[in-house]
Amino acid sequence: MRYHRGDVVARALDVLDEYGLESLTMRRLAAELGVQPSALYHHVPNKQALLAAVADEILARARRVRAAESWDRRVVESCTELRDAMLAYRDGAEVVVTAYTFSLGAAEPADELRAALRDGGLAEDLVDSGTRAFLHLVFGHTVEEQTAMQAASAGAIDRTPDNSADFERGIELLLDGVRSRLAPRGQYGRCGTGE
Amino acid sequence: MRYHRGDVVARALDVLDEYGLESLTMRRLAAELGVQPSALYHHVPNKQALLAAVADEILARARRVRAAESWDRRVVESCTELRDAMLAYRDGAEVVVTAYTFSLGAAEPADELRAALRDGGLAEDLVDSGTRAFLHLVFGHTVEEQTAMQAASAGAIDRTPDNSADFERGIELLLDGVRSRLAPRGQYGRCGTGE
DNA sequence: ACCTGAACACCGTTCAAGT
DNA sequence: ACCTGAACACCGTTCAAGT
Repeated sequence: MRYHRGDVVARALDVLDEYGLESLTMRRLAAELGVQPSALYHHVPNKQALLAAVADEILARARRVRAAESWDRRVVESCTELRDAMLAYRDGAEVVVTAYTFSLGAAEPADELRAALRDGGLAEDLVDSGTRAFLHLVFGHTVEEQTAMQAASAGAIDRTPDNSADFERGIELLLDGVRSRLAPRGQYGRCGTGE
Repeated sequence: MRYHRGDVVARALDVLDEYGLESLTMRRLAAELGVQPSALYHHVPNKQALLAAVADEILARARRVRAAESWDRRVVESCTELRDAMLAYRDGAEVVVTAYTFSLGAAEPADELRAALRDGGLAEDLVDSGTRAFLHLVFGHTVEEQTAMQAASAGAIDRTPDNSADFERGIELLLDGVRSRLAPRGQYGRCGTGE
């Protein structure tokens, strides 16, 4: 049976979701495909590249077109979609964040956030910093949340805090920071009202 | 030559700083101490615990007493101290963040942030979310910055962006979000002025 | 209490050779 | 183009035994 790169990546995502990141080894994946470990290197240069491809796949499967809405709703929706994408697979957050850290992915979510902040009228020298700040919030929160969830389901902890409320509060807090930079002089009433 | 736990942790930090996280293996550390790998398990239950102890050591060495100042300056200083602590050792950010993710450390920086936000008068149901948001911003930014720095010094990239300015902008943006929640009704002028 | 010696059950990656 | 077989250079961890 002969495979192509896409088969290998898809199977890697299956193994990740079912057995977790620590079980996603080149040898294990090869066995799952009924192939020698060395065969994988025909489809992928190394494990890091494989994991980057898996991260891309996780994000691609959650991709939706954004309806034309207000800039701040688009920010919130981009963040929520990113979080949902990572939570959809076991250890998905860890995999996506690691790939992002080594500049190997998550470019699209960043572009979407950047565009929304620009449309909102944020000063150009703050757009990049703001984009990164939202990404770090989403990444940090989601990794923490997923780790806690998995620790709970493994029986290490028995209480899961209300994570999605915490996530939304963090995003809204930062969003208010952005709004405070937009308020034109003399029109102060909007700061903190969120709309 | 007989060692104690503190010697092992200190030597682990040396190895981390000099050769990086991927070289900090139990076997390598044992060789560095002139001892068999199995001897390490007399001082530390496993590698994860060792890394958590190293993370604690990284944070402890940067610990300063905070002068009594305004709440928002204390927030900024806590974030800056945390960042500086992680940047002081090779792969320090990665190690500290990983330990934090598994609830194995970084409790003190969190406590300091929480106290500052409370003193600032942030609503009690926002204090925890706000604390986490600042931590995620600091962690995310610093890991990204340190990875980029090390990639640059390894010759992979030749241009390092102005990271500390980006860090400060992110923190200030979130801080403005917090401030916008504090402004009492009818006193709007402060939103976005930052002081 | 602290350490050795030896083993167990794994890793990622390379490379000549096959079809 | 895709894969096998075999090897290289490693891992973390356990455990009986030594002092």
